[in-house]
Amino acid sequence: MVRPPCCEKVEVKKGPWTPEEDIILVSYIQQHGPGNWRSVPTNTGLLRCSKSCRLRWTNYLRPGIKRGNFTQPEEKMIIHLQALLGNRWAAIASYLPQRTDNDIKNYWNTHLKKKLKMKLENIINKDNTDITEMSSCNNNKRIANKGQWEKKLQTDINMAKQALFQALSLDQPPSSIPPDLDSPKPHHHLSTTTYASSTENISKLLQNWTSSSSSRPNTSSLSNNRSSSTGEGGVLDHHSLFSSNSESGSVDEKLNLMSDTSVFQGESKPDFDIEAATTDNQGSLSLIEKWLFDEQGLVQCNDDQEGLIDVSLEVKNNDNHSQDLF
DNA sequence: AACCCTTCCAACCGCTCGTGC
DNA sequence: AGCACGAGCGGTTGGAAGGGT
Repeated sequence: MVRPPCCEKVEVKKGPWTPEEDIILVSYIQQHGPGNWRSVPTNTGLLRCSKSCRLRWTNYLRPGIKRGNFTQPEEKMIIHLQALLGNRWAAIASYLPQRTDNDIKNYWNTHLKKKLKMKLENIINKDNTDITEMSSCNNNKRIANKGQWEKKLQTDINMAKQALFQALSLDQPPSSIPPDLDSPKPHHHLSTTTYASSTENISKLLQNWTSSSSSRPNTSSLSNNRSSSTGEGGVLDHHSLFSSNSESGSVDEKLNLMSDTSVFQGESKPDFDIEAATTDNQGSLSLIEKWLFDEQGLVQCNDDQEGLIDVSLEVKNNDNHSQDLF
């Protein structure tokens, strides 16, 4: 069924929001609470469509939003969750309540993809070197089995790599070694345009309201209503993903889910046996896992990161599949 | 200074899902 | 069951800003 646009009527303003519009919207939400977006433009006189109002609120005006550069723990959390959940940004955002799904999505597309691509290149190159060395060593010992052994080993490695790429949703195997993964260049227009700072001010205006309003809607639920409709908020996506280890084929389903939501969408997917890969990919995947959690890993850093939910522990407690995946 | 290219992100668009009738 | 509608999600885009020549 073809639906008319939500804002076909009258002249609807598009483009960047002005501080005046923000104030009007914030004032209205202060009085009525978020929701019933359809009525917001009518009641406020804003020449914006309901979707635009909702987006403006959820992405910028609602209290508790953290703007600016992502911290390293946040970064690793996103990478980890993206591998687990795919491009389900709202579900991912539910683990970082201070960040919006839009922010996370943008950050993934503009920063993390590149970073991971580079990091993986490092790992793969190292992996290939190891394989070559192992192969030559093996030749001396098992000449009779050489052909079969090498073939199987290479197949296993290839499958493991493919699984890794798919799990991390990379476009394709990269071809250059990264300079420095852990020292991202500062964002060149940082997070604060002239107007961004005024939205911060608007958010500050809301602080009294939020602190005094116990019935304030859950901020994470704002961006995860859909997930919660199938369970318990965004977390459910996670739980459901890992709560069925007794089901036959569950690992395959989960990996397929990840591949379905990955950047392989619309591209020719790698031709490999994913079931076999799940049993063979531990080596390469564990390297990424190690990178994700060592040094300033999530578990340690969560203590310092307000609003960062400890997904890693949750995963480990919930199911062994996460272990299987990595 | 002027132009071009790249990067980034706020906002939009199209689609799906959930709900009520 | 089928339709209409509101809400939310993820992909995409427009344009501003920075960097290079």
